[in-house]
This record gives sequence, C-alpha cells and structure tokens, in this order.
Amino acid sequence: MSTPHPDPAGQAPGKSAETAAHGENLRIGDVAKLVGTTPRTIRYYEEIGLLPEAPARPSGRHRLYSEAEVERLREVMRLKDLLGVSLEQLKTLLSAEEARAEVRAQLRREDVEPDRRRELLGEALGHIDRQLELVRNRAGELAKLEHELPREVDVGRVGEIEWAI
Amino acid sequence: MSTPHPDPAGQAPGKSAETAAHGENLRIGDVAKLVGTTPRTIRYYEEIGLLPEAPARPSGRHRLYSEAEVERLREVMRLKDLLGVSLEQLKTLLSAEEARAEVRAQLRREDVEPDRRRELLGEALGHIDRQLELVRNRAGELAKLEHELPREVDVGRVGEIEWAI
DNA sequence: CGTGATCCTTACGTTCACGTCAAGTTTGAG
DNA sequence: CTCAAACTTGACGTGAACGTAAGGATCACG
Repeated sequence: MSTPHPDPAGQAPGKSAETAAHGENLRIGDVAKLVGTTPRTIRYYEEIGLLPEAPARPSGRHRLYSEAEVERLREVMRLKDLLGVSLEQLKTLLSAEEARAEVRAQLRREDVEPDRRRELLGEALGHIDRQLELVRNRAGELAKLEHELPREVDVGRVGEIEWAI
Repeated sequence: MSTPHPDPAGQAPGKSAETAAHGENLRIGDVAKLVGTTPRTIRYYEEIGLLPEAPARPSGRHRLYSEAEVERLREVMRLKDLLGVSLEQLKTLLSAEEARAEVRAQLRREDVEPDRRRELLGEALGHIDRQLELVRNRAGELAKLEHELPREVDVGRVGEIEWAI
C-alpha cells in the first residue's frame, strides 16, 4: 500500500551481516513510543500473528525492529482504527494484501507463461475484491453519513470565542 | 462485523402476528428481529443509557416500542458499525447531537440576550463541533484509504487489471 | 564487570459488549 | 380462565484486546 522506498529489494536471506553500523535497530519500547502504543500490544500482535515473529530471534533475546517494521505497524494500527474490524479480520485483510504484493512480484518477472499469469491474476482477484469491498463499503457509508451532518457550525461568527481544550 | 441478519420479513413463531401488525406497539423480540439484533442487546443499550428507558413502564411489564424508536435504534447501530467507537463514546456523540438540536432550538428564539447567546454558542458548539470533527475526520481518512486501493476490479477482464495488482 | 534500565516469558486480571441460564411474570389466543 | 410463548430481572459466563505483576535475563554504559 504505502511504498516508502521505490525499490524495496527483499531481504529474505538468513542473518543480517550488518555490524550495527546504522541506527536501524529499534527496541520494542522505542517502537511503542513511535507509534503511540505499548510494548504489550506489539507483543500481542506478534503473538496472534498480526505482526511477523522476529525472524530468528533466540528465545529470550530482545526484539529488534527496523524502520520499515515500524511503518508496517503504523499501517496496521491505522487500518484497525479506520476499519474498526477485529484483529482476526484485519489479519486476513493484511494477508490478502501480502498475497497481492506477491502476485505483483511474480508478475514482474517476465518468465511467467501467460496461462500461469492469468491464473495468478485470477487468484489474486478474490482477495483484492474482498479487500475492496470492505473498505469501499465502509468509505461509502461514512461519506454518506458525513453528508448528513451539518456542513459547518453555521450560526455565523459570534466574534472570537476561545475554545480551550 | 456489521449487522448479522438484515431479516427481511420477521414473523413470530407460533400464533399469528396480526396483533402486532398495527406497528405501534412492538415487543422487544419483534424489534430485535426488525433491526437484526437480540433482545439482550436492546436491554443492554437501555441499561447503559444508550437508549432511553421506557418512559413509565411499571417494573416487570413488557417493554413496548414504537416505529420511531425502532428507527432510532437502527441509527444507533449504524453509527456504531460505521464509527467503530465504544458505546460510551457513541453515547456522548449522540448526546452531542441532541445538544446541537437543543441549542439550535434555543437560538431560534429571538428573546435570548446576545450575551447569553454567545455563552450558549461557546459552550455547546465547541463541544459539538469536536464530535462532528471526529466523524468527518474518519470519513476523510477512509476516503483517502479508499483512494489508495485499486479502483475497479472486473473479473471478466483479467488481462487488463495488471495495473491493479 | 557492575548496574540500572529495559526486555523476556508466564500468567492472572480487567473492561467491553454482549451471551446464556434460571426462576418467575405477563401477554394474548383460544 | 388456561396455557404456551414471550417477557422480566438477576446473575454468571465468554471472547477479544489488551493491562499488570512477578521473577529473571539482556543490554548499554561507565
């Protein structure tokens, strides 16, 4: 959905050979503060599979996060807030999105036969459709609701009223 | 996530429903079926003050509802679904809406002194405006989200939707 | 190599929004 | 009036989404 960096080359390979040169490893507390939540929530999300488990973290060691993962978490929380769905549903929704990304990746490779291509596309359609239906429905309904509301507090300017709080 | 069953035609099992067909004295079970919920939920909403207590029902007697009250309940559930807020917040939101109506009614009367007028405005409108802002904000955000998603997915033309993936 | 701050897991506690069961009461057709 | 169906209040149960506390390990720093 949000593509912060133009060409995010996947970083699937085993362990990171980085020597901690860059400040890219945030701890769970930092992440929590960054996105406005608590460590417990982050762990919980990981526990239920909403966030990926740390790739190969020896049990007991501290979790470390990259900026990308923070962004992912932000997106998750945004969707949760906006759609107001259960975390379980959100999980399926997100997996649908991942499926979409995967399909896209596959399609980018030119060595895919047209038949397979069609197959992939067709498969992706189901997921995407579901995604769209949920979001668009909700967006439409909310827009309708917004329209029903008073456009502006229309009583005219009564001078300057200080609204604290 | 949304209303479970949009029961089109609900008839009580057993005897005929002709008696309730007058549409002015609905029992809690009928109302529940009409709006697609359960009696328990309706009682719960009344319990927490989201729905008004039956005006002067002798404790122990059955609750009776009018068509207007059914409509109100429908609106409440719609808002709950759309905004995804807690029932407590929904309550304040609804009371804000009522307050808005009341303030406007007061203001329509010209015999209010300008000072009192200002006072009313400052006190009520600020609060109300904030509530409405919540809704508008949410609608806007959702619209934004909708925009980020692929536009139209037509299963019939798989070959052309690559851009959507 | 301490050491204080942070994090780990485990596990029980909590709030919300109802579900469900029980025992008794009210209602409306017959 | 009779009687089953639906309703009443009350109380306890439940799943989701975390909060909180305990007891110990890990990390960053001096």
